[in-house]
Amino acid sequence: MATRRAPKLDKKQAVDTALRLLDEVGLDGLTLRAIARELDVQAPALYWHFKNKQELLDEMATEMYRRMVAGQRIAPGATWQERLTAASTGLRTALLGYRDGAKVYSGSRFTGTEHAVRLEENLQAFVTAGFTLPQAVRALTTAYLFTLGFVTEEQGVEPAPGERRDGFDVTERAARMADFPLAATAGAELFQDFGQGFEESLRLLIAGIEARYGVA
Amino acid sequence: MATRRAPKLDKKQAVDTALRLLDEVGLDGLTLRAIARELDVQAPALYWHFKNKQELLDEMATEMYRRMVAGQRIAPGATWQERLTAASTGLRTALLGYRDGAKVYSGSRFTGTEHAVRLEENLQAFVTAGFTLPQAVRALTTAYLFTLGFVTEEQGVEPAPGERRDGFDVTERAARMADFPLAATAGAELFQDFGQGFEESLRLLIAGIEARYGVA
DNA sequence: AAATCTCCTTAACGGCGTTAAGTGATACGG
DNA sequence: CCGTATCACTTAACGCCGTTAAGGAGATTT
Repeated sequence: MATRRAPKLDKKQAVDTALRLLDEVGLDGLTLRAIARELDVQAPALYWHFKNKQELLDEMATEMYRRMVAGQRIAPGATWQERLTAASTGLRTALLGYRDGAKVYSGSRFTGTEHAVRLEENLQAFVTAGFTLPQAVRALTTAYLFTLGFVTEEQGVEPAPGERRDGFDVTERAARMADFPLAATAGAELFQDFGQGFEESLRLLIAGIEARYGVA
Repeated sequence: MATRRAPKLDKKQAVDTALRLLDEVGLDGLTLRAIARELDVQAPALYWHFKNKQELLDEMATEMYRRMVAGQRIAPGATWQERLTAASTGLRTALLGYRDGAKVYSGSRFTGTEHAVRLEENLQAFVTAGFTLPQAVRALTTAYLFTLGFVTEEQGVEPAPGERRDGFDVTERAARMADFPLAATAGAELFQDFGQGFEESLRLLIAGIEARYGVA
């Protein structure tokens, strides 16, 4: 009674391969045929494991989240400020870890309920810190959605770390904007040092939560 | 000397038609052939006016912005808080005005420099109110990117006002989340009353700007 | 009248997501 | 030990996509 020969393909491996390929070819190049080729399989084989391409993308987003959570260690005694900052910068780093990461991620939905573990933890920590549940939800959601918007824009300008999309050379942009001096200067502020800008925005948000919800 | 026969197609009309069609068929259904059909023209004709589909989408995003600005009247004596709120809720309303509005908008880039007029105005107002330029940029950008993230998520759950994507029935979601009581309750908070949630987030942000930059 | 320019048409290319049908290996019921 | 069912794939094909090539009709210029 030999066990059934292992299938060529399993879900986990397909998702891992797709994520690796994403970095090489970007979202536009991430076709089912290309993924299949990488897995040494014909494209329709993927339909045995995923009901369609979106379901594969959903699994990819879920796996991105899983890896992010696995890579985050939050100190047990962390303040809510530290927790919110860690969650947000962690999400940004995770999304920046893949070409078009933000687009893939925010165009998809988690499968299962695994993701709720960390969410529950975060909400719990906030409630313990003195927030009402609606306040906790609002605070965390605001940071979360800001981060998604931020990285989407960031990757629109800088698809992969280092390379820059056309029309976003900072000095050339400043020239085009000559009639709008403040906006021209703003360009440099906006399109350089994304990391610093991101952290400053988080500080703004945290200051607002402290002020408005009275939890310091 | 009769004037040259008017061309069947002009850029402005093509963009308007594409935006109207977007509402009917969504971004996935917005193909060049469908747009061309609506314009009573063959698909390749569009390549006379646009270098490729992305350029048409860029023009669509620019037109969305143009209409948004045209529809906004800011009181001359408005405070920076009112201005930031008006800009953000105005952007949200504008994006919600089109099916997949946020995706189209944030996947595209403005053509020309027309958009800088309003940006310059806003920066000017903030500087006059006592902000440094980097502070003004940070404040406005944070609100802007949060809004993009928010509406992207909102339209992911509710593609068109009223209709809801699968898996986002609020009570059904709560059932799936039974093991995570806070997260389950959070769902109701998150996926209902988007408008109220949005405004509360803005208030958080404004409170943070006041607190951190000391401009009340 | 010839040449040119403008703006569109027809035809076609390669590639896409997806479906239908078939096929060989493995497990299981008699 | 054999037939049948099930699993996990392959091959073939469909309709559609963005885009390019080539051409042509009409207005304008020479």
